[in-house]
Amino acid sequence: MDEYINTGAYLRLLWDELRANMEAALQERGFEDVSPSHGWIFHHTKDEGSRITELAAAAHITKQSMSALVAQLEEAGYVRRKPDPSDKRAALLFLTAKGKKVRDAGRQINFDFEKKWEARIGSADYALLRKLLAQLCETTAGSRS
Amino acid sequence: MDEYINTGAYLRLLWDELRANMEAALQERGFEDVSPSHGWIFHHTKDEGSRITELAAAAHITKQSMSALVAQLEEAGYVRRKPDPSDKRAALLFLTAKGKKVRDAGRQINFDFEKKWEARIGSADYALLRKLLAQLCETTAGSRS
DNA sequence: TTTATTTAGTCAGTTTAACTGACCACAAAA
DNA sequence: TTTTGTGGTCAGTTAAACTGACTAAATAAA
Repeated sequence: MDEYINTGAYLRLLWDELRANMEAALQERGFEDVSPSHGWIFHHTKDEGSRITELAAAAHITKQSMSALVAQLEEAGYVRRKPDPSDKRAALLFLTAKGKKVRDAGRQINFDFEKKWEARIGSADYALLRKLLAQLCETTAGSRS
Repeated sequence: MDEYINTGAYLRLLWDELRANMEAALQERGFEDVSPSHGWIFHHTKDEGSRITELAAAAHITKQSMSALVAQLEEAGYVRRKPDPSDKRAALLFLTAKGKKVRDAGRQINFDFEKKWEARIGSADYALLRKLLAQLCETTAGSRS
C-alpha cells in the first residue's frame, strides 16, 4: 500500500478542469446564467418530461437542491414545468428551445475539450479510460434523502 | 459525437463516493474535525515543512482558501506552524503526531475503499484506470490566484 | 370508506468550501 | 534606495450542497 496514489484527488482535479472549461465556454457563448451544476438537468431531462424527484435521485442530490437548480433555470427560461396530468402533486419538466440549445452546446463543448485529454494520453488509452469510468459508475450505490 | 457519455459527471460521481466514504470512516475513527477537503494537506505536507502558498498552488485553490483549511487543522491540533528561518514573512507547516495518525488512517481508508472498486471491474483494469488517471493529471495546466 | 402512511415538492435556514479585493510586512530586483 | 513582487491575513461574498418542518395529493390498510 505504500506510496499509493491519491485517486480521489485525481478525480477531483480532472472534474474541476472539465467544469472550469465548461463554465468559461458557456459564458463565451452567452449562456451566462448557466453553470456546470445545471449540467445534469440539461443532460437528463427527457423529451417526455422528467420529475424533479427523479432527476434528484439520479444525480445523487436532495430534491430540495434539485428544486433550487431547476428554479434557476426556469427563471432564466431554459426549462418549463407543466402539471403532470397523471399526478396532481407532481410537475413535469421540459427543456425549452433555449434549453435545448444549451444542451447541444454543452455536448459539443465537452466533446471538444476532451479531445485535449485524448491528445495527452492517446486516443486508444483515452477511450479505454472512458470505458472503465463508465463501467465503474454503472454499479454504483448510494443516494441522498 | 452522438451519445457521447458524460465523462465529467462520472468523475464527479466517483469522487463524491470516495469523499463520502472518507468522511464517514474518519468520523468513525474519532477524527470528527477533519473533512476530505483537508486531505490534500495531510497528503502533501512534507516532513521538512511546507508553505501554505506551495500547498495552495499544488491543490489548485487560492492561498486564502488554503489558509482557512490550515487554520481549522491547526486549531484542532493536527498541524502546527513554525516561522521559516529563511524568510521572515513565511511559516512552515508540519503535521503533529495526531496529524500523522490522520494521514495514515486516510491512506488506509482510501486503500480499503478502492478495493471495492477494484472488485467491480477487476484488478487489472483497475490498475490500468489508476495509471491512466495519473498520466492524465500529470500534464495538467491551470491554477488559481 | 375512513384512516394512516408515503410521496412530490416547497419554504426556511444552515454549512462548507470555494471566491475576490484590500492590505501588511518582508524580500528581491532596478 | 526605491520599486516591485511574494507570503500570508482579514473581511466579505457566493455557489451548491445540506437538514428539518411542512402541504397536498396518492396509495395502502383498517
